[in-house]
Amino acid sequence: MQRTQFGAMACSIARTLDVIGEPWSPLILRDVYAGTHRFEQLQRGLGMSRKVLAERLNWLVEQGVLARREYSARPVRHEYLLTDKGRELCDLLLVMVRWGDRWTAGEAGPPVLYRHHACGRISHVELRCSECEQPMRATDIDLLPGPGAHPTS
Amino acid sequence: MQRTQFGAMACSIARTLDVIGEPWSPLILRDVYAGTHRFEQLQRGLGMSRKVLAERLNWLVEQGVLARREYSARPVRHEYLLTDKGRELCDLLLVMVRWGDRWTAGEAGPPVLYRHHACGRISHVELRCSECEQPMRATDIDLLPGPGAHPTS
DNA sequence: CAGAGTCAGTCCCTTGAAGGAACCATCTTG
DNA sequence: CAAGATGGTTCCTTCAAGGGACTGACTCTG
Repeated sequence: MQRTQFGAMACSIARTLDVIGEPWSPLILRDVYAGTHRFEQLQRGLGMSRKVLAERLNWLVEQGVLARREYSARPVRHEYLLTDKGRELCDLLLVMVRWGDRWTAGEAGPPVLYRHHACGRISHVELRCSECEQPMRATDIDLLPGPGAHPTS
Repeated sequence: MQRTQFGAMACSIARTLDVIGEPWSPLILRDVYAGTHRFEQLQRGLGMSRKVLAERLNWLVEQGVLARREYSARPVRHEYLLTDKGRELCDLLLVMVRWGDRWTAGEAGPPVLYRHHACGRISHVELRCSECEQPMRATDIDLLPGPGAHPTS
């Protein structure tokens, strides 16, 4: 497909996509987050090509989102665990879930519910401003050029 | 490529990916959000194939994320605007930006800064629980089966 | 009023990624 | 020793992305 590499763009969205933008990657992350750590389980659960799964896992390990840990020498067997970088990516999944629940779940309702440890209630994520703690939506902000705006030209 | 369709899966992540998971879609959304509404501008700004751009725009309109509005009859000219559904998707972009800024921006710092209307300060999004308003991370929750869990089997 | 320019696509060809099945290597269990 | 589990790798086919050329309708400029 000779796909355009987004990593070089001066945009954090593009660079994030470079890491988990490829097909299957977010779903792999979801399953690892939910407790599926092994190649075989992931492949069966997702029903995806083993080849592509191997490629994605290598890429995610290379990017520091997952860590490959040996859980058995002889036969050498690895499992895949989330790093801190990967755990923070899962927050992104929560927001995707929220949008999907609101706009695509339909009659049946959300397929999964989320119980917050802190309060024990079924809830969902909300976006707030890190400074004033008021709700922060895409429509509530202005965009300004930042320090890393344009290294070249 | 005969890509697997995620839309049918009983998972809000997969269904969200079905809408904006394809290459370029989030970047198109970003540019429309930032004020680029026309085909030509989008194509030049993104440097992507006109063919793929046309495909993506049609899909996003079909999905109700963008609306095609005629801004000139004769010559018939359309522009692309965010719907409510699309605006809420932009919240997802904010979270992607946050992660990209933290983990991929490097020395140069974030390419774009965000000023919150409510408080006027440069800030970023934080995830909070909709019920108790305390921080809510992927690691702070339990997953439970929801009503739309498994329509078949 | 001819020619250049703008805008929004469409068409066609090439290339390379996803799908899928088969294969392989290593160890364990019966 | 055969069968099974595990974790890949290799190969082939198919189809989507890239990219450039082309179209068609209108406008602007000299």
